[in-house]
Amino acid sequence: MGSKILAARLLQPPVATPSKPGAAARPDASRDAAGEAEPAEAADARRVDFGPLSQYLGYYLRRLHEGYRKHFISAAADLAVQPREVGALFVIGLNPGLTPSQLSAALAMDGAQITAMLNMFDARGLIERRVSSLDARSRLVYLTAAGKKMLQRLRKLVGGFDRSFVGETLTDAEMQQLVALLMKLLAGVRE
Amino acid sequence: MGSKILAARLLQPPVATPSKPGAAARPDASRDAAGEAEPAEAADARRVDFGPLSQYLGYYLRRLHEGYRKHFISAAADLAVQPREVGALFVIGLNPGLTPSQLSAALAMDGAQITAMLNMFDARGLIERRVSSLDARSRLVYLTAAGKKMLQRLRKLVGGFDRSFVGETLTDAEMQQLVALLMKLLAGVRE
DNA sequence: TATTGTTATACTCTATAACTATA
DNA sequence: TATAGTTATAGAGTATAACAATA
Repeated sequence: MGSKILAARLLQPPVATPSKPGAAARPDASRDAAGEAEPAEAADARRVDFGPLSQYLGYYLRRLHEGYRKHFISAAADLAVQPREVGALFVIGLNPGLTPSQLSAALAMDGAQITAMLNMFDARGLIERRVSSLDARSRLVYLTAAGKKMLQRLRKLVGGFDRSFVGETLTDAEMQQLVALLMKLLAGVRE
Repeated sequence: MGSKILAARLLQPPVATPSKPGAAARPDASRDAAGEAEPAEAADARRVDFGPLSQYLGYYLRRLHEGYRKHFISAAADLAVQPREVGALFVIGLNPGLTPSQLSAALAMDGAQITAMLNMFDARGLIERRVSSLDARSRLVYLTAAGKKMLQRLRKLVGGFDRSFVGETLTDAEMQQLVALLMKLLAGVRE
């Protein structure tokens, strides 16, 4: 479709106060009744009303989650890793000998996802799985030397990443506040 | 895999201060060297170290986005709608006569997604597309009577939804603060 | 030639069910 | 029989390329 310029002009984040710029109050009812509205060409002059949704968490979580993922993937292009894989490598590196079950719980990914990811790490030579001596059903997961090297590179990348994502939009204090609120919410939320 | 109880015991949200409970300091190095770690059975006694990741936005955005989606889908089970579809219906209802291109920009979904969603709404009788009288390539999207009825039902559902997701975890003030920060971040973030 | 909407296709993330090998 | 890990498969969400109709 490729209407990037249009997208930039349209109300990017929904306005908190729908009808602030008094001049352009939308004549909803009349347009609704008439049945025929502005043409596409008038688009960039038009503001989109998000109504009550502008106050809701879901919209922001979706947009920001996606934006964060994309930003991360492009920032880590040379390492070819994705955000959740970085999380997994950190957890594996910091907690050697975790089982896939434990990784599943810690990372909030189900068993099948963990296996698929571990298979991929394995194929890239980043981890190894050893059979537990205490329960032959269990596997213990460790970083290989290559995995540890990768983790070191990720540490550097990840160090300034949130700042590079946030840019100048939030101050350090606001970022900390945001993380604190998200952390508190995640800790208490009913799944 | 089904280790729900285990999951609840494992460090649910990553701790901000990795080694707070001084007693159970993990002997990382020795275990790493030995190569053999605790068995799976010792899992619930074990805390997982997330390291620097506990401070990063990405983890929280992923977890909370998923949690929100699931909560919403179960809450809206009888209406059979998903969060982003609700957003779309609100935007269509509040801005009658938008084109798919405009919806694409407003909802941050590409053209193919918009078409697929509109096809689905169409099949359910919720919207109609009219050819623009000014540009025969453009379609103008409107809610049908059934679509408007659906929107009214969604209004009620959505009214208390964030509160039901957040539960008692955050106060009203904290929720407002969180939304304000997310809004500010989304407005300023580089894509 | 460029643009709107559409279709077809693919890739990622997530989830479920079935299988194996141990217990 | 129950559990840990695995495999296969399917479903959403997102993205790309190609196409038809129109400009």
